Amino acid sequence: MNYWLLKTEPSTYSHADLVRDKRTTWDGVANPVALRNMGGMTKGDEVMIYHTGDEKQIVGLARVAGAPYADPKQSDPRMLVVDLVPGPVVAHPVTLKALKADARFKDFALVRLSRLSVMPVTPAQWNMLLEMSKG
DNA sequence: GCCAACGTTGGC
DNA sequence: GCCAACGTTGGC
Repeated sequence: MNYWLLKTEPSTYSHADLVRDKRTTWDGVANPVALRNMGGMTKGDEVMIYHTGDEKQIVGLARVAGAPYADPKQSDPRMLVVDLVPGPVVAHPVTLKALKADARFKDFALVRLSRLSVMPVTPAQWNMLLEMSKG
């Protein structure tokens, strides 16, 4: 069981879209570090979905539905995608502002590497984020 | 709208 | 293979 955070621009694809769709293929990841992270995903891993842009907050959960695989729409085999199924919307979104203000997250990739779209979350971070998301 | 912090591209 | 120039992301 691993934990991850995925970023998305909600006007492109939001957590609400995932809830509506019941399942989606998470594609469009091109950054080598993000792809490397995605390659470490396994079925059943838990995911938090973060909205960029105007929101800048963790809004909901999801789960990895299967092992990552090469994007059939791309000729480059390094371009991976992964299927996700939705989890619940969080009661209280966890904002980037809150994480930046919290010394426990000073080394968290979301804070340190603003352009990284797929990143691991440690169990300790995950538990802290879950607590914060309960308000 | 700006720009910091990246990543990518292409000429050499 | 380097690296200058350019492009992109995403927070501010």
